Amino acid sequence: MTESTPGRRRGDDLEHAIFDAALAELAEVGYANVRMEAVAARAKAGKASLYKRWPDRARLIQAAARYKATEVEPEFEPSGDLRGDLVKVMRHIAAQQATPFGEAIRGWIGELRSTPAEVTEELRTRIETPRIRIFAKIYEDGVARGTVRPEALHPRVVNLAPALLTHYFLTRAESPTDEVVDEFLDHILMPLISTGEAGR
Amino acid sequence: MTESTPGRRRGDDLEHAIFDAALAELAEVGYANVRMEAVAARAKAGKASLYKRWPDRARLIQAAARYKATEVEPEFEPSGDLRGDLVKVMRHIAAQQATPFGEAIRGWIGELRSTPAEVTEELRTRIETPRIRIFAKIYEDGVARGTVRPEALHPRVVNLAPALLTHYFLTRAESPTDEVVDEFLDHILMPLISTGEAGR
DNA sequence: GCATTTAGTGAACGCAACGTTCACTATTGA
DNA sequence: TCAATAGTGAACGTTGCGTTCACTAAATGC
Repeated sequence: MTESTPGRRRGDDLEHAIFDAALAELAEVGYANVRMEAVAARAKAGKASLYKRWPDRARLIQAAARYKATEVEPEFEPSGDLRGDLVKVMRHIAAQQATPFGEAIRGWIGELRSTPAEVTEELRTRIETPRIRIFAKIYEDGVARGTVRPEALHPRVVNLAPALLTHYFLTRAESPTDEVVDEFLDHILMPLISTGEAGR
Repeated sequence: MTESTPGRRRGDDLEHAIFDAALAELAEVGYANVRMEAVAARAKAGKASLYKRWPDRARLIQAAARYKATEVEPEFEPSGDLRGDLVKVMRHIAAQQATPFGEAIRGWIGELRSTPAEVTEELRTRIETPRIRIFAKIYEDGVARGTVRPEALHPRVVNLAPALLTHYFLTRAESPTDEVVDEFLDHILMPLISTGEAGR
């Protein structure tokens, strides 16, 4: 037994507790209103422990989001049902936005201008790149099956679906509903990428 | 003569000076770092004068952006050259993003969660709606000429161009270059909306 | 053209959150 | 068992917010 009643946690144990607290705050009050004191209190930790690990609020939240990100993001294998696959992945992304994770991204946007470029880059490669990879996979599979036009493999096109979802989420306070995802698919994505062949 | 050496400005005269100062700060330090003291100092005004007019920073910046917005946004008349018109309007929007105005939008995003819904709505109708109207006009004109597919008139499609530009601007720290605009057009917009007829 | 009202100034204030420091304490492992 | 390591919690100085107030310049009215 080394857990259960943590008289005083240290190391990763404590760190994870802080992350969880940060994410909970993020969900409750939104990025702009996350206070370090509140995170510390919620995690039952000293403020000094936070500042020992991360230089400021932005970095703490970034780290928390990253922590959450690594434990999510499963591999995805295209099924051959083009539209079905897209629905699945897009809904997954939409759902992810309606979490602390989404709030973290919103905050990141607001501070982009005053944030070190490395943070920006890191977040981009953590969040954007994996998503793009999934869509690339789906489209490549579709091209091989003849359901997707080869032009869909252009980076701007591959990035289109995540861009639509992200834009929607950022400019409203909520992530796209299933209906909105359907509209994106039926009026934009499918007409653009599909060859017209049924697939499956 | 009622201007020139403003011993002490009041009314609109002062208000405009404050707006200009706010926009200048916005451009220089970015939304997150605009300080009321700095705006006041820059406008050579008392801080009390700011708070007499607007309850907080968010509202001041919102007002300043609105002030700037009303003096821009010309009417646009489609020329019949579909791609040419789109290039023109999209570059105009991109250019607008690379100003204090764009920074204001970035800030607005960051605070969406903790901002009164009315502010959100107001900004949306001020910024999003006029843009959508321009694209709707262009597409309607194109449909009439047979260069644009009627499906392009669906709201999600009409909103696509501004969404691409905004998404790009928000997730990088800079607005799309002419090359990026070209890519949006050639790989996404034109293939999606065009009938294939030359136009003109 | 003088007196009154209105509007802006600038300094001071209390407050909240930041980020830091320090004396103290619990945990670890040698 | 004891030294080294890591976390606690309270206190502190700082910054920016939003407010207040005594003072002053401009506008208005008589």
